[in-house]
Amino acid sequence: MTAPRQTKQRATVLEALRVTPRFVSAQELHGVLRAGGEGTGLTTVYRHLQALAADGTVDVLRADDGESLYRICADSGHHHHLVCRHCGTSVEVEGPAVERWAVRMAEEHGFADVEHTLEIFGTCASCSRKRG
Amino acid sequence: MTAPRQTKQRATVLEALRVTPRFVSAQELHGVLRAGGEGTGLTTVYRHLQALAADGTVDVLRADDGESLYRICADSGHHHHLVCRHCGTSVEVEGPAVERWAVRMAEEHGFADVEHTLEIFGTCASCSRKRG
DNA sequence: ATCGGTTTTGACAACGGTTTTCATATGCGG
DNA sequence: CCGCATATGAAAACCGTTGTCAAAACCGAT
Ligand SMILES: [Zn+2]
Ligand SMILES: [Zn+2]
Ligand SMILES: [Zn+2]
Ligand SMILES: [Zn+2]
Repeated sequence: MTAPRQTKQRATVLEALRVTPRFVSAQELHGVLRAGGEGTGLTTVYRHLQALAADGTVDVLRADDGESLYRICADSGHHHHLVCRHCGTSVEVEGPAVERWAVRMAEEHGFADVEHTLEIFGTCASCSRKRG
Repeated sequence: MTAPRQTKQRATVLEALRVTPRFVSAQELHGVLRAGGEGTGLTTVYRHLQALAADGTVDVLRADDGESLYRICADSGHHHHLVCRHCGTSVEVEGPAVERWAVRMAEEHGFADVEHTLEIFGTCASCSRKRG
């Protein structure tokens, strides 16, 4: 459990995520880095995203097509997302009542080690305008 | 929009789903059919599951590893699931308050065409016992 | 029952996102 | 500055899923 090395690639991936206020795929991020002149390999991008997700630095969600999307959120605590299915723009939302409901459902049916996934997908105002 | 033909394979897949009270993957279902002496092809299993999911006959959810899992539910209306991550056993649950919350969040942020995904994962009583 | 068209089937190949491999490069403690 | 454990990345493997296409099966019409 030694601290990760401070490499150019790690800094580059983190910076790209911090500058991107929406959910992006590993491949998209890789493309952006390539375009920016950084020769970061796709494998390395995947590895960093995976590590960042594991330690909770980034949130992950699965798009309809199965692709994993990543984002650094302002709120480091437990929360959910309202995500635009067209551009990936997302809003962090909390629902204390939902959290309690999930726990109660689990208890009522004897389930342990409970977790839940909850995402709201829609078309954001900006994309609604562009699409009429 | 003609009715699908009544083939042996279609009946077999439907029957297998009806007899299985838990979420199963296409490959698992295919294995069961093979073991049962039915020579149903994997491609065909995928096609039927896809069609059944499209018309709402079966519910679909994505496991952590990205695999799609299918199940025929008793409740044909909108509902969510409490799923055992070990054996796939699931309970159908409803949360009217959650539905309203999701709609309200979307409205507050100007999102249209809203949908949501919500699943609760845990270890069911039976699996808890087996695992101490 | 038979025929003919349309649909369905299934072995196989292709696809696409992700992970593994492994030889090389590099951060970093001593 | 050395030594070495870790990080990198091109290429290959992986794996669930979808596309291909010739052969088989369904079904309405004859
Ligand atoms: Zn948008
Ligand atoms: Zn929650
Ligand atoms: Zn269980
Ligand atoms: Zn709902």
